[in-house]
Amino acid sequence: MRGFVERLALLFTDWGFPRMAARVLFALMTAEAPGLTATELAERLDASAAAISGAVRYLGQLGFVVREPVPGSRRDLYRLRDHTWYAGTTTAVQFYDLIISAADEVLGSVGGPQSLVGERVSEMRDFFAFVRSRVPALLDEWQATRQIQSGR
Amino acid sequence: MRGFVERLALLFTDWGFPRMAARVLFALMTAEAPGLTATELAERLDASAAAISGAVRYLGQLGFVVREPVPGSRRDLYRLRDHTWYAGTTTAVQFYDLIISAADEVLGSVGGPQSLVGERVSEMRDFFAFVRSRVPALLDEWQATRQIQSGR
DNA sequence: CACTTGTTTCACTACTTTGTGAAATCTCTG
DNA sequence: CAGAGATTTCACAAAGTAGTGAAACAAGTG
Repeated sequence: MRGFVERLALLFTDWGFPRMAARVLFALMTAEAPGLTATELAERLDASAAAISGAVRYLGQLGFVVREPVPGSRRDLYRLRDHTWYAGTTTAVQFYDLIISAADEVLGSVGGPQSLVGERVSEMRDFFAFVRSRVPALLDEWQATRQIQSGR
Repeated sequence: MRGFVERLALLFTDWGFPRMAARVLFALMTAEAPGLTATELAERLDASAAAISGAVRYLGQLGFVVREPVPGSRRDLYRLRDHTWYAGTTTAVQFYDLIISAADEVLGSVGGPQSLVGERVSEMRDFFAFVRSRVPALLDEWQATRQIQSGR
């Protein structure tokens, strides 16, 4: 099981995910409990408290993880957000927006798809804009599938 | 324009793309000519020939770039492949497959979505499988759009 | 078949990233 | 409001990556 964590973490790392953040993500995923404390994460991943701290902050910013202060206790519980992957996709989409706007700027100074450069850049721009535009519908469809499966 | 190259390259770098490869990609994209030689790339990007060599090899493996030996000349021309982004997506999909199969293995030993762990892992698995399954249709749709626009 | 030009390989350097340990900070408990 | 457990911050060490220069290698040209 620990192997699963490392394996998936490695995959995500190749994708630009910080290594420890990826490990924490999958450690939470494979936890029998609903959430884990920073200390528990440190033990399981055999990492320092500091490394965990940085990782959960990162994951929090991306919306993968929520922190839940446990009332009457000093330790906070970190939990995967519901619909983790759904939320993650939403974040990823911002990347597309950045590409699109960068391309738009260039097209402004190059003058549209007349030149070779304009043609290439606008194809890229259009491609990302196209994919990006389809994402919301895709996520909706996914949501719908889920609800049917869970019988609600 | 050089700024555009650096800016987009940086974006892609955040996404796990090797930096020089990203630079080369966008240098080719913003070239007035159909392709560039290794030497030209080195000049424009102000990098060593060695760095260019590694980058174009990488891009070649990913299918972003083709190398065209120029007949009667010692220098090879590197060109962006047509439908660059379309092809790139195809490559990216393999990443999904790896996740899916890793998840499947775990589910085998955890026994489906009965436990908390099983539930989380199978949600992830299903999500990636869902998105992955929609990609081909999405790309088809994109192709269709293109053909209409270019009037063929 | 030597010469010249263009590309690749390889050992090494510089840099960035990752993670640690120790100290500081925070917050609940008594 | 002092004490204890938990988390965060910070300076630094270790590791991994990217890029360079020089040498090897290929391929045209005279």
